[in-house]
Amino acid sequence: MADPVGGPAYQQVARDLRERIASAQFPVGSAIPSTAKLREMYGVSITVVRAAVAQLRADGLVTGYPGKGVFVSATPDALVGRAVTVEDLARQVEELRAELRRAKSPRRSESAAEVAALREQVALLQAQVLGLYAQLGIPYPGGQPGAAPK
Amino acid sequence: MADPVGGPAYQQVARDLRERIASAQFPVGSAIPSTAKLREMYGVSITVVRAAVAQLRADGLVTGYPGKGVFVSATPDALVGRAVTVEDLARQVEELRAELRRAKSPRRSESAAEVAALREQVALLQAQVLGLYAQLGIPYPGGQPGAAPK
DNA sequence: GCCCATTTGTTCGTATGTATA
DNA sequence: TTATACATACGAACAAATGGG
Repeated sequence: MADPVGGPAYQQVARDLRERIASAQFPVGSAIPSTAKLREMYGVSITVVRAAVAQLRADGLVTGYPGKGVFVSATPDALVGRAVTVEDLARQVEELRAELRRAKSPRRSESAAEVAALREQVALLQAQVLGLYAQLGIPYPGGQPGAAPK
Repeated sequence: MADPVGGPAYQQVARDLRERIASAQFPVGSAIPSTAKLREMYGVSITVVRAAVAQLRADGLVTGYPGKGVFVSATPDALVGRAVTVEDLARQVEELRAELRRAKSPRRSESAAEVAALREQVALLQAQVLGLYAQLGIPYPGGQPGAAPK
C-alpha cells in the first residue's frame, strides 16, 4: 500500500467511516462494526483500523466501550453545518502550507524582518483560531444535552 | 510504567510533555527530544511515545516533520478563549498570504531558518483549524440518552 | 458463581517509506 | 551515500469489560 490517492490508508478508512456516519448508514446511537469486521471489510491490518477509529474518537464522532463496541455519538453534518467557513479557512491554510513547502530556500539566514513580522502575524492568527474554538463551542445547538462530563 | 493513578502511560507522557511545554522547558519553536530519546527518558516503548506525541499533535501543540523532528508550536496557556469573528480570521489569512508571497520572492539568500519556522507555524494553523472543524461543539461525546450503552 | 468468547484499549516489537541533514 | 527522524504499516499480546452458556 504505497501511496494511493487520498493519503494514508488509515485516513481513507476514517474518511469512509465518516461518510457512512453522515449518510446514516451508521446511525447515531448504533455501533459500527468491530475491529475484526472492519479489518475484513477494508482488507487492512489491525493497526490501520485502530488508527482510523482513534481518529474518529479524537474527533468526537464515536465513543468506544470495552466489551461492547464503538458507538456513533454524533454526525459530521452537525459539525459541518456550523463550521463551513472554518473549513474554507482550512483549505486556504493548506494552500499556504503547500506554497511554503514549494518555496524551499537553499541556505543562508540572518535578517528577515518581514519574516519576523510574518511570524508574529501567524502567532496572532493561531491565538484567534483557538479563541474561535472557544467561542463556537458554547452555542452549539445539538449534541449537548446538558449532561455533565461523565 | 504501570501506574493506574494517572491513567495510561501514553497519557502520562503526554501530560508531562504538556507541562514541560507550558513551563518553557520546551520553548515554542524548538524541537522536543526525538522518539528514541523520549523512549529512553520515560522508559517506555515506541508505541507509547508515538501515542503521546500523536495526542499533542492532535491538540495542536506540536508539529512533526520527517527527517527534522517534532517542533513545539504553541503553549497550552495560549488556549485562553479569545473572542474573534470568522471574518477577522479570514482577513488575517488573506493578509498572511500576501505577506507570504513577498517573503518567498526570488531573493536568493532568503533566510531558510525563518521560512522553516514559518512553515511550522502555518502547519500548526492547519492542524488547529482542522481540529477545530472536527471538534467543534463536542466537548464530550458521552451522555447520549438512549445512545450510551447501559 | 464460574468459565469463555468477544471487543475495546493499551502496550510491545519491527519493518518500510520518505524527508532532512 | 550515509545517518537520523518522523509517518505509516505490519503483527502480537495482555488487561478490562461485557455477555452467553
